[in-house]
Amino acid sequence: MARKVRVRFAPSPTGGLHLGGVRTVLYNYLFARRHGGDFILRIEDTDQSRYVPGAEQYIFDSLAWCGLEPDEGPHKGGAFGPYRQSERKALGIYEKYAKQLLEQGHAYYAFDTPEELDAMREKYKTPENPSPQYNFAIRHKMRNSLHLPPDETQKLLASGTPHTIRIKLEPNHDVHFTDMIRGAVTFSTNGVDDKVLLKTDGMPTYHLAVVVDDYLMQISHAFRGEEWLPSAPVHILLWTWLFGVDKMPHWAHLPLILKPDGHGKLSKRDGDRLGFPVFAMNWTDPKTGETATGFRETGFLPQAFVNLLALLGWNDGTGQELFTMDELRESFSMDRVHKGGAKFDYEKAKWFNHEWIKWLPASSYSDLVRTFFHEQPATETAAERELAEPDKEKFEKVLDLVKERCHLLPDFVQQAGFFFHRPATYDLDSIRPKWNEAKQVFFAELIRQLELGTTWEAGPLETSFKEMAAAKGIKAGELLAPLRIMLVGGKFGPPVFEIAAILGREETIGRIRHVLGML
RNA sequence: GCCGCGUUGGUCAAUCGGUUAAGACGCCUCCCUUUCACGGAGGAAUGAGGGGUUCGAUUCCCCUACGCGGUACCA
Repeated sequence: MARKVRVRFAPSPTGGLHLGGVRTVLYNYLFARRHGGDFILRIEDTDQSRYVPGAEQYIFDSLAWCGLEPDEGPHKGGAFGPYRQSERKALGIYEKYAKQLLEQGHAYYAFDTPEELDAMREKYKTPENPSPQYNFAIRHKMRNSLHLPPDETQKLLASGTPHTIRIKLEPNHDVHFTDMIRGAVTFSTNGVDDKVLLKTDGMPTYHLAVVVDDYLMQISHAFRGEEWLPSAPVHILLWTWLFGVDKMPHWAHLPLILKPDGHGKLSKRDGDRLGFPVFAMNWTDPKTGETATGFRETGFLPQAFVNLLALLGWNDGTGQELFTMDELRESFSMDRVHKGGAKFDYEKAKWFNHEWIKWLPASSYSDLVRTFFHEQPATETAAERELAEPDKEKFEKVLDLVKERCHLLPDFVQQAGFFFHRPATYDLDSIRPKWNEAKQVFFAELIRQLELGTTWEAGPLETSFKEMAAAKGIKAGELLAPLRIMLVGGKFGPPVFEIAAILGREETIGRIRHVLGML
């Protein structure tokens, strides 16, 4: 019987969560949901020096925003806690397994100081081998329990000499494993060094912690970025020695998300440089005070963000690009994830957002849009206030009317702002060249007619406007442009009579009169 | 340097030996629209190079080139 699917996302709380991280979460989450499994969040805070306060909370918030909340985790609890590795370390969990490895002869004590390690790398560095490794070839030249006399080792340990525990890799041994995305993969132990398993401070390194915790938390599938592929043999070996490969999770190494230009992994810096967000939400580094903008604050809908991330390295083979979370849960499969990395394309990302804005009813994101409407001109009269603070229904009606013009949520400010306050500027230069006495008279009469009219709807408004133009012998087209600029301020926006209909009689007349006075 | 993983238009990509090599983004043209968009119809643009295997290779194998990742008491 197949065991229950359990997957985990295991970030270290060192900063904001970027695109690649969220996508890893997403693939984990989708896989879990697809197979009726559990999605676990585990915090890998084993590096004290890189710990950033607030980063953990930021991760929770980001996942919540994306709708990718874990079933188990530090805040959620669960039967396999604690879910922070620092807390697990305090329980002696990792030390126990490090000792087991020591007894099995698969690990050893190493007393080398950081300075000694540097010296070693310097000493053995050659043009052919620019980065010498602490491995079978040189470990017998270092200070470790492998070649120190047993009593010397005991003495060092007894005196509390700082030490690490390293894995002992035998040379010329091929490690094979299957990757769900790449198929059969082979590494020779010759290429990897004797990784530190337990650090001087007693904390495990990633290598030990990931294996121990995946075992203890009964993880069935381990998905992580491609950058982990080279150290996979260490993890496989640890699994075989500690728990047996039959209990080992299935592996999948996800392709990287690359810079849009040039090459290499996408980083926060690329976003700054090229002008697009890289993090899920705004992230302010507590040390430098520097803020990196997030997709949320840039005006992305979480649905669009998830959608575009899902398609960055995966597709269902049908050509479909727009997916709801439910559809993704239904069709996602790891074997359709690509092997090669994908360059991030911000234009395409905005297209996804545009599609989602058009697709969803404004009511589902009007509250979000409101948050972008903060900086409005001061309102004075009661009428202005009423205009500036539309009720929910009117607000959403306006958003639905203009949404096809908006790629990002803040675009609504530009596209719909004139519904809620008079334009700050008018594109009079587009009117003046063709402005004349006849038009002046037309609009003056238009005002009178609008004041008398009984109905106030787009259709009748347009009909009477055109009839009036015909009666005056003026082409409607010559009058439409000025009218639009009077109401909107510029040459953009929905059909002008629909705007007038929403603006209302009083405001429409007011704006015409206002601009008329300027001409 | 070494080890590993990759390589279809500018970008995301379909294809699981036989296709006029899909589709999407972006770009260009036209239509619709007396604005801006949406929408619609077109267009330019792709198998890194070289060897094999095969009746037939984008597809399978090898080599080369290129890219990326790793080579930490970081994850």
